[in-house]
Amino acid sequence: MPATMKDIAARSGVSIFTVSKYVNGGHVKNENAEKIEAAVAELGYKVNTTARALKTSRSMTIGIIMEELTNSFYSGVMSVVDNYFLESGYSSIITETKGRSEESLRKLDLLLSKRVDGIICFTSCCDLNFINTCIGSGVGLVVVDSLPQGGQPCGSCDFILTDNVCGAFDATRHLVENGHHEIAVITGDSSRFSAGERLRGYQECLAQSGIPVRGDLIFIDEYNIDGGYRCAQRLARLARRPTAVLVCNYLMALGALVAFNENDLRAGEELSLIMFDEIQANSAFRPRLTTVGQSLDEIGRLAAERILLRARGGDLPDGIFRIPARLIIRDSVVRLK
Amino acid sequence: MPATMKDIAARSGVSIFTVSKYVNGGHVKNENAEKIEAAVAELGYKVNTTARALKTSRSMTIGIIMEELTNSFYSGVMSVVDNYFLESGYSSIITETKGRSEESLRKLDLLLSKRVDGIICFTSCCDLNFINTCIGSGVGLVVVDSLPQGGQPCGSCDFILTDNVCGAFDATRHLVENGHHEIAVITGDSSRFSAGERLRGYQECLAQSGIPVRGDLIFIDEYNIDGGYRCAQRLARLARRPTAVLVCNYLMALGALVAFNENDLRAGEELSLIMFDEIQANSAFRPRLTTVGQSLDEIGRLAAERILLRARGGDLPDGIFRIPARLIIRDSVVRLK
DNA sequence: GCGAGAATACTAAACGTTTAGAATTTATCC
DNA sequence: GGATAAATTCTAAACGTTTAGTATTCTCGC
Repeated sequence: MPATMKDIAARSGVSIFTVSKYVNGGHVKNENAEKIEAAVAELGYKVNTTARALKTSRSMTIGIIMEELTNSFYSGVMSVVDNYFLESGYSSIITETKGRSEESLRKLDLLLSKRVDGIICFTSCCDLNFINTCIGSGVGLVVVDSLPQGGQPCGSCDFILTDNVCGAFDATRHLVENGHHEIAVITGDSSRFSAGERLRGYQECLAQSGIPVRGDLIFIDEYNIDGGYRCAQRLARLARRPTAVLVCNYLMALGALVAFNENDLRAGEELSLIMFDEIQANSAFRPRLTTVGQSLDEIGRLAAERILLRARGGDLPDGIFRIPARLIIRDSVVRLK
Repeated sequence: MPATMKDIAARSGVSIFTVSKYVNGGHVKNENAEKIEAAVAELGYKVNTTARALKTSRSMTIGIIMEELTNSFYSGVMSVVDNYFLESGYSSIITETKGRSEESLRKLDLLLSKRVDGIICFTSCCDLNFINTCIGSGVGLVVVDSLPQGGQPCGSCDFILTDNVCGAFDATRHLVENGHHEIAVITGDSSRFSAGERLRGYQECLAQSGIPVRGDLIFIDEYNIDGGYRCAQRLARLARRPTAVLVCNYLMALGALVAFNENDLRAGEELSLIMFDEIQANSAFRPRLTTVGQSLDEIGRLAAERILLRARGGDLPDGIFRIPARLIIRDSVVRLK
């Protein structure tokens, strides 16, 4: 139904070739350019990118696999990515896995069938099987927020991560500098890449500060609201309560806050608190929450750049990029003594 | 590079036709089915949906235009939609407008070029120009969370909205029933469809309760965090302060909470508060925030259903769907006297 | 073993582009 | 004006499917 190049060619009295050249920004005789332009306007012609994709075998589309569409860190990064894509004429097919790994393979299959030119995967738990399937199919891959368990990747893909160890280290140091010695940590289990790294940063800082690591202050559960809630419940009921807590994920933090409220434990006052991730609500809490912010802009820019490089055929070596985290000091850490 | 039907045909000794039939679920001789199946597995064949789309002129793709990718209401609905799509073999191209209307036309153009089979638009401000361009191009449209200003739509599209008037009415009534008579409202300007409706529900409830509407208690600003912040600042400095406030958008609510905190006005205690939208943080605040929740599931299901009906060629009449809102009572409304 | 009808498979032409390779027009210079 | 080079355009064959229209094979009853 919509007009094709053939229609434009017929209407303007030139060949399809000339139309194609003009539409793609090539130089044609002024006279012809005008006639084509007129025909395009008249018939409301829009290039059929499907046909173009078939012929050029480039879909100009990047597949996005996201653990949770509603995760505000991921959607924040994606917002930046989308912007870069538009400028470059790319667009993105987004699909969600809800964290189920069979789902991620199914979605991957779908995307490969759609002949995407590359894939960006947003997940905190990276499945080696997934990565290999991806690489095996020859499509470029950028993984945000994860590294595969056990061993470096071995194909053409990039990993973009916040420097979680430093981020957690700095946060913990901030607590120590404010006189805290009994510091708890709430984080996800080791399948979550960032969870493990953040735990490590916490431990390293304590070690370096000469503070013994108390096992009963390390709370590990699912990397979501419920997990945070459960950890905080356990923490609140501890006989020898810590004076501060580092929560390694914003969802866990939300859950933890619920539990602290239920236990009448005033987070940010009685119990100093630092959480990971800058979310819109952070300043709305009372006291305002000190957080470890990840740089959405930098991560997004880099993810977009790398996947576009790969999509355009660059045969790049693996890359692991660490983006610094930034401690945003607000009011939820009290100075002890 | 990847295997094509031709390769499969050659390898299994049948014609492309037979391969196509088999791949599409048609019945072929057992013997052939086996040979094809083997070849498919061996060569890792995946149907090229680009070629299929070209031939069938159905891309099996729905374009999504979203005001903000990070808006948790929209992404929550989208998550539901994505699920329906997968089951039906569809997928979605998501792009963001950041609320700029020239941007929405640009994105629309991109999507039409990609030959999407339909468009879902998530926005609280619906541009009639946009709708008409959409309809003019013959592609189905579903608009979530908005109705065009001035006049019903006049083409093949659906509008799915929360019943904002009732939602705001119920919330206001809940305040009145708890003894509040001085009730403020914070909302967006009239370009935001839901903002106006929610204001109306508030006003209707007051009128019906015999409470005079005080103009100085109606705060209108941008439908975002900053707007909410500014409104709340003005509210907090009022000589004759209200005892309760209805905030008509979750972003405005977050901004308002910041301002209330800065003014040492304890929201949910000194100032009862009801906000629109169920966000993950709602229960994490202290006190837990009473909210007007929109039904992501129902909205998402309906949006997906309608756009798929349209995509599959159904020539449906316009539809306006109102999904009931639900008041979720928590602790941020105190009983007066 | 044959013919009819059903079941299955084949051939070839599209879908709307891009792009080699060949052909034409235009510009340049003596 | 004619020869040459440069600029522009044309023709036609792909890209990987789907699908009419047609041909082949199979199944039966007799």
